Amino acid sequence: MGRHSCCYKQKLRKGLWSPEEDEKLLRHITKYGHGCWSSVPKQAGLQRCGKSCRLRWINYLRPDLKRGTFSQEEENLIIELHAVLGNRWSQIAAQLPGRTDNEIKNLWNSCLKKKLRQKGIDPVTHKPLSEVENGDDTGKSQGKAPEVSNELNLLKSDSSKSDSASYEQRTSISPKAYAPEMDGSCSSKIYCTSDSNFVTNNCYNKDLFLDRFVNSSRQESYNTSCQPSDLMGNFPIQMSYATNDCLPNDSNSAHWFGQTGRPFDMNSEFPFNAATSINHPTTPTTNLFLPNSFCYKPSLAVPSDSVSTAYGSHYWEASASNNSNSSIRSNGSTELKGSSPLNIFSSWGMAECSTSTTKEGQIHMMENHTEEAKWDEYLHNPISVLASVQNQAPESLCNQIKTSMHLVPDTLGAMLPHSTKQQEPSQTSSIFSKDIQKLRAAFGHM
DNA sequence: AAATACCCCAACCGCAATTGG
DNA sequence: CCCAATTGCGGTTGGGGTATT
Repeated sequence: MGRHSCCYKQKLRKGLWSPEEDEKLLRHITKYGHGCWSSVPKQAGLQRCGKSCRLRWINYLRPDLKRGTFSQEEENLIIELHAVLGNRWSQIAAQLPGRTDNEIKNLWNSCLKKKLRQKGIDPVTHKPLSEVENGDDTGKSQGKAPEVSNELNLLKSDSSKSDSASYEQRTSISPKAYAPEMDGSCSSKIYCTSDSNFVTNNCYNKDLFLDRFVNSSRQESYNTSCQPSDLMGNFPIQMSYATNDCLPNDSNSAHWFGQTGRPFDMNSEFPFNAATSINHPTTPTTNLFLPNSFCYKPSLAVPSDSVSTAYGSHYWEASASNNSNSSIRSNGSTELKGSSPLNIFSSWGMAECSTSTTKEGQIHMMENHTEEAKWDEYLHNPISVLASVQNQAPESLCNQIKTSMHLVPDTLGAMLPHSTKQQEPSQTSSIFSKDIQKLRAAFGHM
Protein backbone atom coordinates (compact mmCIF):
# COMPACT_ATOMS: atom_id res chain seq x y z
CA MET A 1 0.00 0.00 0.00
CA GLY A 2 0.92 3.56 -0.25
CA ARG A 3 4.00 4.75 -1.83
CA HIS A 4 5.41 2.78 -4.66
CA SER A 5 8.27 0.61 -3.52
CA CYS A 6 10.62 1.86 -6.19
CA CYS A 7 10.32 5.36 -4.83
CA TYR A 8 12.36 4.28 -1.85
CA LYS A 9 15.26 3.32 -4.00
CA GLN A 10 18.17 5.63 -4.28
CA LYS A 11 19.50 7.36 -7.36
CA LEU A 12 16.15 7.88 -8.97
CA ARG A 13 15.82 11.04 -10.93
CA LYS A 14 13.13 13.50 -10.05
CA GLY A 15 11.91 16.67 -11.54
CA LEU A 16 11.44 17.61 -15.13
CA TRP A 17 11.91 15.05 -17.82
CA SER A 18 14.62 15.53 -20.39
CA PRO A 19 13.94 14.95 -24.09
CA GLU A 20 16.22 11.94 -23.92
CA GLU A 21 14.18 10.42 -21.13
CA ASP A 22 11.01 11.11 -23.03
CA GLU A 23 12.36 9.42 -26.07
CA LYS A 24 13.46 6.40 -24.10
CA LEU A 25 10.09 6.05 -22.50
CA LEU A 26 8.21 6.63 -25.69
CA ARG A 27 10.31 4.16 -27.60
CA HIS A 28 9.92 1.58 -24.93
CA ILE A 29 6.17 1.86 -24.57
CA THR A 30 5.62 2.08 -28.27
CA LYS A 31 7.65 -1.01 -28.80
CA TYR A 32 6.62 -3.15 -25.90
CA GLY A 33 3.66 -1.53 -24.27
CA HIS A 34 3.98 -0.51 -20.69
CA GLY A 35 3.01 -3.78 -19.06
CA CYS A 36 3.87 -3.41 -15.44
CA TRP A 37 4.86 0.17 -14.85
CA SER A 38 7.27 -0.71 -12.11
CA SER A 39 9.37 -2.62 -14.60
CA VAL A 40 9.24 0.04 -17.30
CA PRO A 41 12.05 2.26 -16.05
CA LYS A 42 14.48 -0.60 -15.81
CA GLN A 43 13.57 -1.97 -19.21
CA ALA A 44 13.62 1.45 -20.76
CA GLY A 45 16.89 2.39 -19.11
CA LEU A 46 15.45 5.20 -17.08
CA GLN A 47 16.44 6.35 -13.63
CA ARG A 48 12.85 6.99 -12.71
CA CYS A 49 10.26 5.19 -10.71
CA GLY A 50 7.46 3.46 -12.54
CA LYS A 51 4.95 5.83 -11.15
CA SER A 52 6.81 8.75 -12.61
CA CYS A 53 6.97 7.00 -15.98
CA ARG A 54 3.28 6.30 -15.93
CA LEU A 55 2.50 9.88 -15.13
CA ARG A 56 4.79 11.15 -17.82
CA TRP A 57 3.14 8.91 -20.36
CA ILE A 58 -0.39 9.72 -19.35
CA ASN A 59 0.07 13.43 -19.01
CA TYR A 60 2.55 14.17 -21.71
CA LEU A 61 3.70 11.46 -24.07
CA ARG A 62 0.46 9.71 -24.91
CA PRO A 63 -0.03 10.17 -28.61
CA ASP A 64 -3.64 11.20 -28.45
CA LEU A 65 -3.10 14.21 -26.27
CA LYS A 66 -4.21 17.56 -27.47
CA ARG A 67 -2.15 20.44 -26.37
CA GLY A 68 -2.57 24.12 -26.56
CA THR A 69 -5.16 26.31 -25.04
CA PHE A 70 -8.58 25.12 -24.11
CA SER A 71 -11.35 26.20 -26.39
CA GLN A 72 -14.35 28.08 -25.11
CA GLU A 73 -16.40 24.95 -25.62
CA GLU A 74 -14.02 22.95 -23.54
CA GLU A 75 -13.97 25.50 -20.77
CA ASN A 76 -17.72 25.63 -20.72
CA LEU A 77 -17.92 21.90 -20.65
CA ILE A 78 -15.48 21.71 -17.76
CA ILE A 79 -17.51 24.18 -15.79
CA GLU A 80 -20.68 22.30 -16.51
CA LEU A 81 -19.14 19.00 -15.62
CA HIS A 82 -17.60 20.39 -12.48
CA ALA A 83 -21.01 21.56 -11.39
CA VAL A 84 -22.17 17.98 -11.65
CA LEU A 85 -19.09 16.02 -10.70
CA GLY A 86 -17.11 18.33 -8.48
CA ASN A 87 -13.37 17.73 -8.34
CA ARG A 88 -13.54 14.39 -10.05
CA TRP A 89 -10.97 15.41 -12.54
CA SER A 90 -10.47 12.06 -14.14
CA GLN A 91 -14.17 11.78 -14.84
CA ILE A 92 -14.29 15.27 -16.22
CA ALA A 93 -11.27 14.51 -18.34
CA ALA A 94 -12.99 11.45 -19.70
CA GLN A 95 -15.51 13.74 -21.35
CA LEU A 96 -12.84 15.88 -22.97
CA PRO A 97 -10.95 14.05 -25.68
CA GLY A 98 -7.24 14.55 -25.52
CA ARG A 99 -7.21 16.32 -22.20
CA THR A 100 -5.77 14.92 -19.01
CA ASP A 101 -7.15 15.20 -15.55
CA ASN A 102 -4.03 17.05 -14.50
CA GLU A 103 -4.42 19.54 -17.28
CA ILE A 104 -8.04 20.17 -16.44
CA LYS A 105 -7.28 20.43 -12.77
CA ASN A 106 -4.61 22.99 -13.49
CA LEU A 107 -6.91 24.94 -15.74
CA TRP A 108 -9.57 24.93 -13.11
CA ASN A 109 -7.29 26.04 -10.33
CA SER A 110 -5.44 28.64 -12.30
CA CYS A 111 -8.08 30.04 -14.56
CA LEU A 112 -11.65 28.86 -14.38
CA LYS A 113 -12.07 29.39 -10.67
CA LYS A 114 -10.94 32.92 -11.15
CA LYS A 115 -13.24 33.48 -14.07
CA LEU A 116 -16.21 32.22 -12.14
CA ARG A 117 -15.44 34.40 -9.17
CA GLN A 118 -15.16 37.39 -11.45
CA LYS A 119 -18.60 36.52 -12.72
CA GLY A 120 -19.88 36.38 -9.18
CA ILE A 121 -20.15 32.63 -9.04
CA ASP A 122 -18.78 30.49 -6.29
CA PRO A 123 -16.54 27.91 -7.98
CA VAL A 124 -17.21 25.35 -5.29
CA THR A 125 -20.96 25.42 -5.19
CA HIS A 126 -21.55 27.00 -8.59
CA LYS A 127 -23.99 29.30 -6.93
CA PRO A 128 -23.95 33.08 -7.00
CA LEU A 129 -21.42 34.37 -4.53
CA SER A 130 -24.03 36.59 -2.93
CA GLU A 131 -26.11 33.56 -2.21
CA VAL A 132 -23.17 31.70 -0.76
CA GLU A 133 -22.11 34.63 1.35
CA ASN A 134 -25.62 34.91 2.70
CA GLY A 135 -25.37 31.32 3.78
CA ASP A 136 -28.26 30.33 1.64
CA ASP A 137 -27.77 26.67 1.02
CA THR A 138 -31.23 25.87 -0.19
CA GLY A 139 -29.84 25.23 -3.60
CA LYS A 140 -28.04 22.18 -2.33
CA SER A 141 -31.18 20.30 -1.69
CA GLN A 142 -33.02 21.64 -4.64
CA GLY A 143 -30.52 20.82 -7.30
CA LYS A 144 -28.11 22.87 -9.26
CA ALA A 145 -30.15 24.06 -12.11
CA PRO A 146 -30.60 27.67 -11.06
CA GLU A 147 -26.98 28.39 -10.42
CA VAL A 148 -25.85 26.47 -13.41
CA SER A 149 -28.19 28.48 -15.51
CA ASN A 150 -26.87 31.69 -14.01
CA GLU A 151 -23.38 30.57 -14.56
CA LEU A 152 -23.95 29.67 -18.13
CA ASN A 153 -25.86 32.79 -18.86
CA LEU A 154 -22.96 34.80 -17.59
CA LEU A 155 -20.56 32.78 -19.59
CA LYS A 156 -22.72 33.19 -22.60
CA SER A 157 -22.34 36.90 -22.49
CA ASP A 158 -18.66 36.53 -21.96
CA SER A 159 -17.99 34.17 -24.78
CA SER A 160 -20.18 36.02 -27.17
CA LYS A 161 -17.37 38.48 -27.58
CA SER A 162 -15.30 36.06 -29.51
CA ASP A 163 -17.84 33.92 -31.21
CA SER A 164 -20.93 34.90 -33.02
CA ALA A 165 -22.48 31.47 -32.79
CA SER A 166 -25.09 30.99 -30.15
CA TYR A 167 -24.05 29.46 -26.93
CA GLU A 168 -26.26 26.47 -27.47
CA GLN A 169 -24.64 25.91 -30.80
CA ARG A 170 -21.17 26.12 -29.44
CA THR A 171 -21.43 24.26 -26.22
CA SER A 172 -21.48 20.54 -26.07
CA ILE A 173 -24.03 20.41 -23.34
CA SER A 174 -26.78 22.88 -23.57
CA PRO A 175 -27.49 24.70 -20.37
CA LYS A 176 -31.01 23.54 -20.85
CA ALA A 177 -29.71 20.06 -20.60
CA TYR A 178 -29.09 20.44 -16.94
CA ALA A 179 -32.00 22.23 -15.58
CA PRO A 180 -34.91 19.85 -15.80
CA GLU A 181 -33.19 16.83 -14.46
CA MET A 182 -31.32 18.70 -11.82
CA ASP A 183 -34.02 20.65 -10.19
CA GLY A 184 -36.13 17.59 -9.67
CA SER A 185 -39.19 19.53 -10.56
CA CYS A 186 -40.20 17.40 -13.45
CA SER A 187 -39.78 13.90 -14.63
CA SER A 188 -36.13 13.33 -14.91
CA LYS A 189 -34.69 13.90 -18.28
CA ILE A 190 -31.35 13.23 -19.70
CA TYR A 191 -30.01 14.83 -22.76
CA CYS A 192 -28.00 13.62 -25.60
CA THR A 193 -26.01 16.58 -26.64
CA SER A 194 -25.09 17.67 -30.04
CA ASP A 195 -23.83 21.00 -31.17
CA SER A 196 -27.24 22.37 -31.80
CA ASN A 197 -29.76 19.96 -30.49
CA PHE A 198 -30.52 17.98 -27.47
CA VAL A 199 -33.09 15.35 -27.00
CA THR A 200 -34.75 13.95 -23.98
CA ASN A 201 -35.61 10.67 -22.49
CA ASN A 202 -37.94 10.50 -19.56
CA CYS A 203 -36.47 7.59 -17.78
CA TYR A 204 -33.69 8.71 -15.48
CA ASN A 205 -33.61 10.37 -12.16
CA LYS A 206 -30.74 12.53 -11.06
CA ASP A 207 -28.97 9.87 -9.09
CA LEU A 208 -29.11 7.41 -11.86
CA PHE A 209 -27.96 10.07 -14.23
CA LEU A 210 -25.02 10.87 -12.06
CA ASP A 211 -24.28 7.26 -11.56
CA ARG A 212 -24.34 6.62 -15.25
CA PHE A 213 -22.40 9.74 -15.90
CA VAL A 214 -19.73 8.80 -13.47
CA ASN A 215 -19.59 5.23 -14.59
CA SER A 216 -19.43 6.23 -18.17
CA SER A 217 -16.12 7.85 -17.63
CA ARG A 218 -14.55 4.97 -15.89
CA GLN A 219 -12.01 3.24 -17.95
CA GLU A 220 -13.49 -0.16 -17.48
CA SER A 221 -16.93 1.03 -18.28
CA TYR A 222 -16.88 0.04 -21.88
CA ASN A 223 -17.39 -3.51 -20.87
CA THR A 224 -20.12 -3.08 -18.37
CA SER A 225 -21.65 0.27 -17.89
CA CYS A 226 -23.21 3.15 -19.66
CA GLN A 227 -24.09 1.45 -22.81
CA PRO A 228 -25.46 3.98 -25.16
CA SER A 229 -28.74 2.19 -25.13
CA ASP A 230 -28.93 2.65 -21.40
CA LEU A 231 -28.76 6.33 -21.77
CA MET A 232 -30.39 6.83 -25.04
CA GLY A 233 -33.32 4.52 -24.87
CA ASN A 234 -35.95 6.27 -26.87
CA PHE A 235 -33.72 8.90 -28.34
CA PRO A 236 -34.96 9.90 -31.72
CA ILE A 237 -31.56 9.35 -33.18
CA GLN A 238 -31.26 6.45 -35.48
CA MET A 239 -28.48 4.16 -34.57
CA SER A 240 -27.82 0.69 -35.76
CA TYR A 241 -25.02 -0.36 -33.54
CA ALA A 242 -25.26 -3.98 -34.40
CA THR A 243 -24.53 -3.46 -38.01
CA ASN A 244 -22.18 -1.42 -40.04
CA ASP A 245 -24.55 1.47 -40.04
CA CYS A 246 -22.83 3.25 -37.27
CA LEU A 247 -23.12 6.38 -39.19
CA PRO A 248 -24.20 9.79 -38.21
CA ASN A 249 -27.76 10.66 -38.69
CA ASP A 250 -26.91 14.26 -39.07
CA SER A 251 -23.83 16.33 -39.34
CA ASN A 252 -23.70 17.46 -35.77
CA SER A 253 -21.33 15.89 -33.38
CA ALA A 254 -22.42 14.66 -30.00
CA HIS A 255 -19.57 14.77 -27.55
CA TRP A 256 -21.45 13.24 -24.73
CA PHE A 257 -21.36 9.73 -26.01
CA GLY A 258 -18.15 10.08 -27.81
CA GLN A 259 -16.35 9.16 -24.67
CA THR A 260 -18.68 6.62 -23.27
CA GLY A 261 -18.77 4.74 -26.47
CA ARG A 262 -15.10 4.42 -26.96
CA PRO A 263 -13.17 1.29 -26.41
CA PHE A 264 -10.24 3.30 -25.18
CA ASP A 265 -11.13 6.37 -23.37
CA MET A 266 -8.79 9.25 -23.07
CA ASN A 267 -7.41 8.08 -19.83
CA SER A 268 -6.45 4.77 -21.17
CA GLU A 269 -2.87 4.37 -21.94
CA PHE A 270 -3.29 3.26 -25.50
CA PRO A 271 -6.16 5.17 -26.87
CA PHE A 272 -6.38 4.82 -30.57
CA ASN A 273 -9.00 7.06 -31.86
CA ALA A 274 -9.35 5.29 -35.11
CA ALA A 275 -11.40 2.83 -33.19
CA THR A 276 -13.02 5.09 -30.73
CA SER A 277 -14.49 7.62 -32.99
CA ILE A 278 -15.97 5.04 -35.20
CA ASN A 279 -18.08 4.23 -32.24
CA HIS A 280 -19.36 7.70 -32.17
CA PRO A 281 -22.90 7.34 -33.33
CA THR A 282 -23.29 10.88 -34.45
CA THR A 283 -19.84 11.74 -35.60
CA PRO A 284 -20.13 13.66 -38.79
CA THR A 285 -19.38 11.90 -42.00
CA THR A 286 -16.89 14.51 -42.94
CA ASN A 287 -14.89 13.82 -39.85
CA LEU A 288 -15.43 10.29 -38.94
CA PHE A 289 -12.78 10.00 -36.33
CA LEU A 290 -13.14 12.94 -34.10
CA PRO A 291 -15.82 15.23 -32.84
CA ASN A 292 -15.59 18.23 -35.05
CA SER A 293 -14.80 20.75 -32.42
CA PHE A 294 -11.64 19.09 -31.28
CA CYS A 295 -8.25 19.06 -32.83
CA TYR A 296 -4.97 17.53 -32.01
CA LYS A 297 -2.05 19.14 -30.41
CA PRO A 298 -0.28 21.45 -32.74
CA SER A 299 3.10 20.21 -31.71
CA LEU A 300 2.50 17.25 -33.89
CA ALA A 301 1.32 19.33 -36.77
CA VAL A 302 -1.59 17.12 -37.47
CA PRO A 303 -4.78 18.10 -39.16
CA SER A 304 -7.65 18.47 -36.82
CA ASP A 305 -9.35 15.37 -38.01
CA SER A 306 -6.45 13.08 -37.70
CA VAL A 307 -5.98 9.78 -36.10
CA SER A 308 -3.40 9.52 -33.46
CA THR A 309 -1.52 6.33 -33.10
CA ALA A 310 1.32 5.06 -31.09
CA TYR A 311 3.60 6.15 -33.87
CA GLY A 312 2.29 9.57 -34.14
CA SER A 313 -0.69 11.07 -35.74
CA HIS A 314 -1.95 10.23 -39.10
CA TYR A 315 -4.48 11.98 -41.13
CA TRP A 316 -7.33 9.79 -42.18
CA GLU A 317 -10.27 10.83 -44.12
CA ALA A 318 -13.25 8.63 -44.32
CA SER A 319 -16.18 8.85 -46.56
CA ALA A 320 -18.90 6.46 -45.81
CA SER A 321 -22.18 7.29 -47.32
CA ASN A 322 -23.07 3.67 -47.29
CA ASN A 323 -21.39 0.49 -46.39
CA SER A 324 -20.56 -0.83 -49.76
CA ASN A 325 -19.12 2.38 -51.04
CA SER A 326 -17.16 3.24 -48.00
CA SER A 327 -13.63 4.21 -48.46
CA ILE A 328 -10.91 5.24 -46.17
CA ARG A 329 -7.80 6.97 -47.18
CA SER A 330 -4.77 8.48 -45.70
CA ASN A 331 -3.52 11.90 -46.47
CA GLY A 332 -0.89 10.22 -48.51
CA SER A 333 -3.59 9.46 -51.03
CA THR A 334 -3.47 5.86 -50.12
CA GLU A 335 -6.93 4.57 -50.38
CA LEU A 336 -8.21 1.37 -48.98
CA LYS A 337 -11.08 0.04 -50.93
CA GLY A 338 -13.00 -3.10 -51.29
CA SER A 339 -13.23 -3.77 -47.63
CA SER A 340 -15.63 -1.51 -45.92
CA PRO A 341 -13.80 0.41 -43.25
CA LEU A 342 -16.90 0.38 -41.21
CA ASN A 343 -16.91 -3.34 -41.34
CA ILE A 344 -13.31 -3.24 -40.45
CA PHE A 345 -13.55 -0.91 -37.56
CA SER A 346 -16.84 -2.00 -36.22
CA SER A 347 -15.33 -5.37 -35.68
CA TRP A 348 -13.05 -4.10 -33.00
CA GLY A 349 -14.37 -0.83 -31.87
CA MET A 350 -17.99 -1.48 -31.30
CA ALA A 351 -18.06 -3.25 -28.02
CA GLU A 352 -19.94 -0.62 -26.21
CA CYS A 353 -21.68 0.66 -29.20
CA SER A 354 -23.19 -2.65 -29.96
CA THR A 355 -26.19 -2.27 -27.83
CA SER A 356 -28.75 -3.72 -30.07
CA THR A 357 -30.95 -6.17 -28.31
CA THR A 358 -31.07 -8.32 -31.36
CA LYS A 359 -29.18 -11.53 -31.64
CA GLU A 360 -27.12 -9.92 -34.27
CA GLY A 361 -26.15 -7.24 -31.87
CA GLN A 362 -25.23 -9.73 -29.23
CA ILE A 363 -23.11 -11.61 -31.65
CA HIS A 364 -21.36 -8.44 -32.56
CA MET A 365 -20.69 -7.68 -28.99
CA MET A 366 -19.12 -11.07 -28.48
CA GLU A 367 -17.01 -10.62 -31.53
CA ASN A 368 -15.99 -7.23 -30.39
CA HIS A 369 -14.95 -8.43 -27.03
CA THR A 370 -12.86 -11.02 -28.75
CA GLU A 371 -11.23 -8.31 -30.74
CA GLU A 372 -10.69 -6.30 -27.62
CA ALA A 373 -9.01 -9.25 -26.08
CA LYS A 374 -6.75 -9.47 -29.09
CA TRP A 375 -6.05 -5.82 -28.86
CA ASP A 376 -5.30 -6.11 -25.23
CA GLU A 377 -2.98 -8.94 -25.98
CA TYR A 378 -1.32 -6.85 -28.58
CA LEU A 379 -0.76 -4.03 -26.18
CA HIS A 380 0.81 -6.21 -23.63
CA ASN A 381 2.57 -8.63 -25.83
CA PRO A 382 2.96 -6.94 -29.15
CA ILE A 383 5.79 -9.02 -30.41
CA SER A 384 3.93 -12.28 -30.23
CA VAL A 385 0.88 -10.77 -31.79
CA LEU A 386 2.92 -9.20 -34.49
CA ALA A 387 4.57 -12.51 -35.21
CA SER A 388 1.27 -14.31 -35.33
CA VAL A 389 -0.19 -11.76 -37.66
CA GLN A 390 2.72 -11.91 -39.98
CA ASN A 391 2.55 -15.65 -40.15
CA GLN A 392 -1.05 -16.00 -41.01
CA ALA A 393 -3.63 -14.61 -43.28
CA PRO A 394 -5.12 -11.55 -41.71
CA GLU A 395 -8.48 -12.01 -40.16
CA SER A 396 -9.30 -8.39 -39.95
CA LEU A 397 -7.81 -5.12 -40.89
CA CYS A 398 -8.00 -4.34 -37.27
CA ASN A 399 -5.06 -6.51 -36.52
CA GLN A 400 -3.17 -5.19 -39.45
CA ILE A 401 -3.68 -1.64 -38.48
CA LYS A 402 -2.72 -2.35 -34.96
CA THR A 403 0.33 -4.12 -36.22
CA SER A 404 1.18 -1.33 -38.55
CA MET A 405 1.45 0.97 -35.63
CA HIS A 406 4.65 -0.76 -34.77
CA LEU A 407 6.38 -0.21 -38.00
CA VAL A 408 7.84 3.23 -37.84
CA PRO A 409 10.19 3.60 -34.91
CA ASP A 410 12.23 6.27 -36.60
CA THR A 411 9.41 8.70 -36.33
CA LEU A 412 9.56 8.80 -32.61
CA GLY A 413 11.68 11.86 -32.42
CA ALA A 414 9.21 13.78 -34.45
CA MET A 415 6.35 12.91 -32.17
CA LEU A 416 8.02 13.98 -29.04
CA PRO A 417 6.55 17.13 -27.67
CA HIS A 418 10.04 18.38 -27.14
CA SER A 419 10.60 18.38 -30.82
CA THR A 420 10.56 21.98 -31.84
CA LYS A 421 10.36 21.30 -35.52
CA GLN A 422 6.86 20.39 -36.37
CA GLN A 423 6.27 17.49 -38.58
CA GLU A 424 4.66 18.36 -41.83
CA PRO A 425 1.58 16.45 -42.77
CA SER A 426 3.30 15.24 -45.88
CA GLN A 427 5.98 13.67 -43.77
CA THR A 428 3.40 12.01 -41.67
CA SER A 429 1.84 10.84 -44.83
CA SER A 430 4.97 9.23 -46.09
CA ILE A 431 5.50 7.57 -42.78
CA PHE A 432 2.13 6.00 -42.89
CA SER A 433 2.15 5.21 -46.50
CA LYS A 434 4.70 2.59 -45.55
CA ASP A 435 2.19 1.18 -43.15
CA ILE A 436 -0.47 1.20 -45.77
CA GLN A 437 1.84 -0.60 -48.14
CA LYS A 438 2.35 -3.26 -45.55
CA LEU A 439 -1.37 -3.47 -45.07
CA ARG A 440 -1.85 -3.81 -48.75
CA ALA A 441 0.75 -6.49 -48.92
CA ALA A 442 -0.92 -8.31 -46.09
CA PHE A 443 -4.32 -8.15 -47.73
CA GLY A 444 -3.35 -8.49 -51.30
CA HIS A 445 -6.60 -7.11 -52.59
CA MET A 446 -6.28 -3.63 -51.28
C1' DA B 1 18.31 46.68 -15.30
C1' DA B 2 17.28 44.41 -11.13
C1' DA B 3 14.12 42.82 -7.79
C1' DT B 4 9.85 41.16 -6.70
C1' DA B 5 5.32 39.29 -7.37
C1' DC B 6 2.50 36.51 -9.79
C1' DC B 7 1.02 32.76 -12.65
C1' DC B 8 1.09 28.39 -14.96
C1' DC B 9 1.80 23.74 -15.15
C1' DA B 10 4.64 19.54 -14.75
C1' DA B 11 5.59 16.59 -11.36
C1' DC B 12 5.39 14.86 -6.79
C1' DC B 13 3.05 13.03 -2.68
C1' DG B 14 0.08 10.28 -0.23
C1' DC B 15 -4.07 7.89 0.13
C1' DA B 16 -7.57 4.61 -1.57
C1' DA B 17 -8.79 1.04 -4.54
C1' DT B 18 -7.63 -2.91 -7.06
C1' DT B 19 -5.17 -7.01 -8.16
C1' DG B 20 -3.04 -11.27 -7.51
C1' DG B 21 -0.40 -14.70 -5.03
C1' DC C 1 -9.02 -13.87 4.02
C1' DC C 2 -4.61 -11.64 4.23
C1' DC C 3 -1.07 -9.00 2.52
C1' DA C 4 2.02 -6.91 -0.63
C1' DA C 5 2.37 -4.94 -5.10
C1' DT C 6 0.43 -2.04 -8.26
C1' DT C 7 -2.59 1.39 -10.16
C1' DG C 8 -5.47 5.47 -10.08
C1' DC C 9 -6.75 9.72 -8.28
C1' DG C 10 -6.77 14.32 -6.32
C1' DG C 11 -4.25 17.73 -3.56
C1' DT C 12 -0.13 20.15 -3.37
C1' DT C 13 4.39 21.88 -4.48
C1' DG C 14 8.00 24.15 -6.73
C1' DG C 15 10.46 25.68 -10.84
C1' DG C 16 10.45 28.57 -14.61
C1' DG C 17 8.49 32.16 -17.27
C1' DT C 18 6.26 36.63 -17.39
C1' DA C 19 4.52 40.92 -15.61
C1' DT C 20 5.06 44.61 -12.61
C1' DT C 21 7.44 47.82 -9.73
